[in-house]
Amino acid sequence: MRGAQSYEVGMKLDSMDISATASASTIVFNALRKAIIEGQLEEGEALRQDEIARLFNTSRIPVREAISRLQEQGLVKTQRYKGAIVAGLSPEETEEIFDLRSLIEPEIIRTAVPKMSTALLKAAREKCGAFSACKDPNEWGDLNRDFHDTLYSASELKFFIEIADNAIDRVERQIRAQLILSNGMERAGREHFGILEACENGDADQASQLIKDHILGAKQSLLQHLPES
Amino acid sequence: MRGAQSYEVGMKLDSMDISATASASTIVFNALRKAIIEGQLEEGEALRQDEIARLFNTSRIPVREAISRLQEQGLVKTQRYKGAIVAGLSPEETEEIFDLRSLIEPEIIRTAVPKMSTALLKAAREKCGAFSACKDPNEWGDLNRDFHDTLYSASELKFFIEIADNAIDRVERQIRAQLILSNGMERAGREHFGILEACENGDADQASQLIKDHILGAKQSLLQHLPES
DNA sequence: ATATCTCATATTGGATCCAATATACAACAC
DNA sequence: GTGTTGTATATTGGATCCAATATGAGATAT
Repeated sequence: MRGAQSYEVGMKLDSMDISATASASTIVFNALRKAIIEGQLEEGEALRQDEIARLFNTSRIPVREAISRLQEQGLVKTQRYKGAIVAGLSPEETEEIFDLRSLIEPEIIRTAVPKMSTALLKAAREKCGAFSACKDPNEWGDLNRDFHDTLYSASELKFFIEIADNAIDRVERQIRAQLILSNGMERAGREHFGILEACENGDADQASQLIKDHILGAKQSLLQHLPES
Repeated sequence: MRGAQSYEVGMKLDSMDISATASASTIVFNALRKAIIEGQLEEGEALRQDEIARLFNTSRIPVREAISRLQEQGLVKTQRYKGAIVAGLSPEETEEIFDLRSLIEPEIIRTAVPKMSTALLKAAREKCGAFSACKDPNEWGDLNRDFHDTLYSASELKFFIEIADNAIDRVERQIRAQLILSNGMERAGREHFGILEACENGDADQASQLIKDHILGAKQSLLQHLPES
């Protein structure tokens, strides 16, 4: 369930639940997921089981389980006896994912706003500032997501968040590309402050609407810069 | 991509894409998924790799890949060295899933209505009738889902449908239980005809609203009959 | 009797090996 | 040259084997 946890009584030892330690397949899964959504592995690229197994100093078995899971998440596509390639999205599919996000994430925020503690809002403001202040494009994606995750976590809607996370995973590369576009980063930063302010004011409807605009705005900006359109 | 496909030129042979045939792990995955959502395997029950492998006359490797995928779908929970058990839902979690459905499925129908062909509507009416006429409670779940799937398919929103399908998977057992409740089946049948009629009239807003009511009504009926409340 | 400690067994996680298939390239026929 | 066929290699899918851990029954101490 949760990560490392320490006990108070008797033992002066930082203990942890060993049965919750990561298996090889989980480690490989997380690493591949990260590499895919960050674009280190590019769309269409083949995932060689052998090569990955060597990289992680393990056998192909955990690699195959990791790939099965990635397939179920829609991050790779596999063909029997041919292997797995990094999944890509057509412009229409990208649009659908953003539309899905624009439906779910406003609802998450709406539920989250009345549950936000002052501590959480403070943390969110810091992350928001860190995002706007950051000069390294490589970090923008992480900080952007970190800000959203913080706000969403207050909702305690685990399934909504699960779906939103997967949707974001599938378009994370495009989001990062969009941030780098002219004005992308500047606009995102501005919109983040607006969303945060609505949260601080406890205005759930406003925050919800701003998130929706934020997502649909990113979609528009992205589609306009796509080769096809 | 598509299933079996035949060629016209020269060959008078019904051919099929062999590389698209199911692997052992896929067969096991589908069978386990079916057994879980239909309730043949009940909540909390352990999945023994060895036993399943024997049942399908295969080794544990494909079974493990299948279980990895089920875990990613949220249908089982696994603990390292302890194995997988069929996932269950708390009343709060069940409620969240239904709320998620009530957000997504109305949007699917709204998009689907203007794209429905007369052939599809005819098929939907037949399925609707088959559902209402059916006397065998074991078949109700399948027919219910078949009706919804038919309508949704017209939307061509593959991701929305993917999410909805997973959400339905997670509460399929409860849906089946709800249908058996007093009035459950009768009411579902009645509501289906209403939804269908709205589709036939091309009234997307009406169909969307009726689907929403249909889902939230099922949620209410279910929560009232749950032990906790 | 209760609690703790072995230790045998069951079960999962992972490594290694073999089988089935894809892919690329050479040989060959025309 | 073009197109087909055979063959070698690479790669995936699956089986078998070993290692690590969990579980439960019995032994032992208090």
